[in-house]
Amino acid sequence: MDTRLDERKKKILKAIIRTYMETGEPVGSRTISKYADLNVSSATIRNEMSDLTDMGYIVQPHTSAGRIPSDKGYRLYVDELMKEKEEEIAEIRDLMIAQTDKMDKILKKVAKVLASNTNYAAMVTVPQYSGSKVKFIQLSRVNPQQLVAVVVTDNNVIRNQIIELDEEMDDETILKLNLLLNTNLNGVPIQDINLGMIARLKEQAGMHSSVVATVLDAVAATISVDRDDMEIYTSGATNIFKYPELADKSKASELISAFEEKQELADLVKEHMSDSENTGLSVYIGEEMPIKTMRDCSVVTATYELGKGMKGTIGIIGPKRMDYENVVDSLKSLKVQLDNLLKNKT
Amino acid sequence: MDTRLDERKKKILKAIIRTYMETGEPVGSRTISKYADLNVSSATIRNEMSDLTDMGYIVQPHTSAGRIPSDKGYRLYVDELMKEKEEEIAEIRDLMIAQTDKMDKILKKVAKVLASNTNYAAMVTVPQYSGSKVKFIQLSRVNPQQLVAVVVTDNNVIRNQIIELDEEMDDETILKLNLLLNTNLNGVPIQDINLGMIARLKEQAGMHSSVVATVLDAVAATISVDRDDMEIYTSGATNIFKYPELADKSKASELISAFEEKQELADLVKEHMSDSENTGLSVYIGEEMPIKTMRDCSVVTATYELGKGMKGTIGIIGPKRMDYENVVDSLKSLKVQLDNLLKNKT
DNA sequence: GTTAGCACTCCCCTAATTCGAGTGCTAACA
DNA sequence: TGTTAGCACTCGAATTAGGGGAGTGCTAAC
Repeated sequence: MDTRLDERKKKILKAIIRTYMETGEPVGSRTISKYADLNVSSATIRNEMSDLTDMGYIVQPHTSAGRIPSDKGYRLYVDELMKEKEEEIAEIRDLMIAQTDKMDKILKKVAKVLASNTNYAAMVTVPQYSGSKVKFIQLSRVNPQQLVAVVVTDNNVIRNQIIELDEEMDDETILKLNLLLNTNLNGVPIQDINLGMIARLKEQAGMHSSVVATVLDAVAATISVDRDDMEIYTSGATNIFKYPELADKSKASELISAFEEKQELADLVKEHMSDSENTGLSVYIGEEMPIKTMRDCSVVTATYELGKGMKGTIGIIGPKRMDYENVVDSLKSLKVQLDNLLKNKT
Repeated sequence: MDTRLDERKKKILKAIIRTYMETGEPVGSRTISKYADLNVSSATIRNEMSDLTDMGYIVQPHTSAGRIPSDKGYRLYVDELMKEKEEEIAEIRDLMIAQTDKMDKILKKVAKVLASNTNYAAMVTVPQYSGSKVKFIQLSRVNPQQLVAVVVTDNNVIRNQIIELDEEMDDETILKLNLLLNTNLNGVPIQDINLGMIARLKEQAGMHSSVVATVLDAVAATISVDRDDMEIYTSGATNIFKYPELADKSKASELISAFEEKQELADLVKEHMSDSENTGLSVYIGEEMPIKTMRDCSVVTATYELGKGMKGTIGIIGPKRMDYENVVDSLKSLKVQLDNLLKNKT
């Protein structure tokens, strides 16, 4: 049997998927035969559908029910779709501006907008500072027993920490440390700052005082990004109740838990970001999904990139009969939304 | 009719509530008659239950079903309970330490612990800095066009912001501003820092340069707490699926949405914190609840207070047949959990 | 290759039935 | 007067039975 699909089979598959998306119910041959640009009778459709079932693109929940698309069917549909839409998404990557100050609020808003636009659940990760560099470091004395360390990176992210001292530190030492830190760390990408580097700094400091060591360690901790603690904002988790096939209690409960916990989502995103050089769109359908509790869903993720190597991910989680086209369009409209959001700030 | 309850009626009511908490199903006279320290037949119980129904402490979902406690019944039960337990909670207030650095993580954990201990949904608000004072302010130049403002309060909360400048600012001006800020704002409670004060500072600065004005405004913004943006961490929202009376789709969806959005929760907490001088426990039962979507629930909130006037709220949201005793105990055990958490950090 | 026709399948919906927990009432008893 | 046993009655929940109908697969004709 030819594994290749002729034009008509494709059209029929597309019609099945589209109809199923709308109704959420198995679609029969008669429904499809009425489809606009397909002037054949239901019997013909039945024959074709039988073929499509054999090839695995659609399945029958039970004899004498209509057909619903299989994961494989969705996959074909999405792949065809992507061909047309891929380039449109490319723009999203470059549109976000590093206004990291109120970033969390903006991202929360983004998640909300996405969720309400699409009627699916949405998630947005805080961009990871991959490749950003140290621009400015300063230690200041708050009181005799406390320093505050402030680090600014070249994408204007501020990190800081209070350092409690066991013994006092004189002004001269602080000055010296500031100089040392700035001359050695300025312009250094933060992921290059590791224990070895800190050890070398300690040596250069030429002092064996434990206070200095403490301070340097604290500074290192301040700078270094805890890779595990990826923040994720979600919204619209309850949208899943709109899709009966996801909304039964046990499934819904698991799904929403997964959303609430975010840990698994974070893992997914991490994998997605590291696994491929892919900065565009990915779609996980059903069994392709690494998160078990989401095997009944589809997930569309898009990587975005702010200036200077900050990467984040936007994702939509919905039922397999997700309206993939609409999702893609929403990601586009998101661009507009973001533009507005960022414009409304100084 | 006497509105007062005799000892036996109380016992029966208590038994009904306890049994209903466990099973979640209307409880009948026979069940209660088997209750340990109550040696009467089911017929007698029926008579008493009939009385209790008339008095409004319990209701019958339909004729020939058992009885379930009414809001009024729960209220009585809780009030009785509180008498015994009130003092035990008082301790919680003073137990949290202002380790505000990793505060968000701790609070997230707290929410999680509470949720899993109680099997209800939990929420924790970030403490509001009411009454904390400015301890340290510093402006530093990051590059010719950028300053970074760092403010430390006396409970070691750091706030900071990058200030973009239209024109350069010389070192001398920065030094002058730092001096001005510290001499004028040190020790001042942050809620006292308002526009008038900033205006006076601008005057004192003795310069009419718009740059100075910009910087001062930015500093003010950095310091001032946006009262509306109360952060709330929630956990265990999906626990509501464990209680059939809350788990039907529309209710569950609304409830979880309310949890996700947090806005209404924030309003509730705000009201609760301002409305009374009450720093202990409050319990909202059913119709007493200001949030409409939560009218089928009960909510237990407790205010905690960190050193130096930072107040936050912990809350448990569950079904009306919530195990109030257990919740109270959990709040106690929370104290231990927190102690450990805080000890494990330097 | 397409189509009409037809028997057959199997889920879904509704109605009817049964089942049983629980009540309210009455009458008898201490 | 309060307590208890007994009993008829009620009403929701669970079960069963039976159309109804959408949809299929197959066959035969075009």
